[in-house]
Amino acid sequence: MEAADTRQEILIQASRLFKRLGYRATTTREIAKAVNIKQPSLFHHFPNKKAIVEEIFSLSLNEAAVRIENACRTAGPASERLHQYLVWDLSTLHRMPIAMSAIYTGDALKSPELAELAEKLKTFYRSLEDLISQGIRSGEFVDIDPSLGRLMVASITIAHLEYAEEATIEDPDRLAREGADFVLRAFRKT
Amino acid sequence: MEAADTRQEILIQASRLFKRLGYRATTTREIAKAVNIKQPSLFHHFPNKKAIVEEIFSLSLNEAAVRIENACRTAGPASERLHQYLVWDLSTLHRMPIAMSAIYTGDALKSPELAELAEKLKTFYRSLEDLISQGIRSGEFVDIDPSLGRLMVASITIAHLEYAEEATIEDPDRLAREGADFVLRAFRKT
DNA sequence: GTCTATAGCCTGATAGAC
DNA sequence: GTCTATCAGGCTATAGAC
Repeated sequence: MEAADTRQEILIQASRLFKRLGYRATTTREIAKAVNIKQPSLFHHFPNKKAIVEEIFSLSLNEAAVRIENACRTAGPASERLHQYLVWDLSTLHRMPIAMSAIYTGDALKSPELAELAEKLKTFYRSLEDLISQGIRSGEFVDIDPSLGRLMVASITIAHLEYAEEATIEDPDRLAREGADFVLRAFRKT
Repeated sequence: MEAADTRQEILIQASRLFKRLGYRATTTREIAKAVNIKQPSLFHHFPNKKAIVEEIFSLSLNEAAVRIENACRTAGPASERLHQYLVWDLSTLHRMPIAMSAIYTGDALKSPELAELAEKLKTFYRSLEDLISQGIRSGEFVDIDPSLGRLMVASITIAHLEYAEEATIEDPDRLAREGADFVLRAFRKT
């Protein structure tokens, strides 16, 4: 097994465990066991446990942050831009081997040693709230507190990812479209 | 401080910590510190850490399980019964001193020692899925996989509770109604 | 009913052989 | 690059004084 492969496998298995058990409760022994190596071998690939979760967060968040910012600045109806972003986000997440939803949920970001990551996520959330506000101002969306709206979008995304993990998905793009439709129905004025 | 008060305070503080950090990652020292007693004093009120989480789950789930079952068996449109249930659920949860959402989310139920509780929750979820199926069959709801629909309802409930914890809520009933409306818009055919 | 002290186990991380 | 062996510290839970 090459170093790069082992490293990737650590990220995959750790992300699943972080999602299932939380960051603090996941032990390096559990991660190592899932990767099929002994616990001290992890520290050849990562300096410490924190570095593993930091890399997962970066992989999840970096492209999503760029895309949501672009969606905020593009012309056209906010509802269409939100829908387009969600389709991209869900279909990307459905294909990922790493359980990205560990960012949105979980205890990792509440730990003070990971405050820097929490700040990055807040920036992402601000863009999402901005996009929702645009839709409310234009009369497309119901009058909801944008911060509640943002929580709704994030939690619906998590629900979708949990579903995709358990059920076997034959068409990830169709599922992503249906998820985005679900959110937009909830936000749109009837 | 009387025993009953201390016991209640343990449940309140533990539920908040379980929600924030997860069950496994929350230490008895942290709970004791939040209650303002020393760690071994906890074990005068509860035989072990597991007993604390079990009591929180029972308090949260017992009445909700009865109400969702009734909602399944009542006559009338499924959309109205789901809406009514959600208004009750959200307004009850908004008023609770114990952070009940620790049931829906978190790592506790995945731990094998709490498999019995996980079974109870599954029964609750089956009723919720049943109610959603009724709405799909009657043509009121969009054609969604009921197990995905159930995940959506649960995650939107969690998002609402998280919002209610951070923002100061002036009218919990209105917020509960708005949350139920949000869910129903997402489910109803347009 | 709460405390101090502590047992016994598990944790993240290091040292050094191969 | 992975291993065995191990350390220092944190964990749940118990014992026993007050």
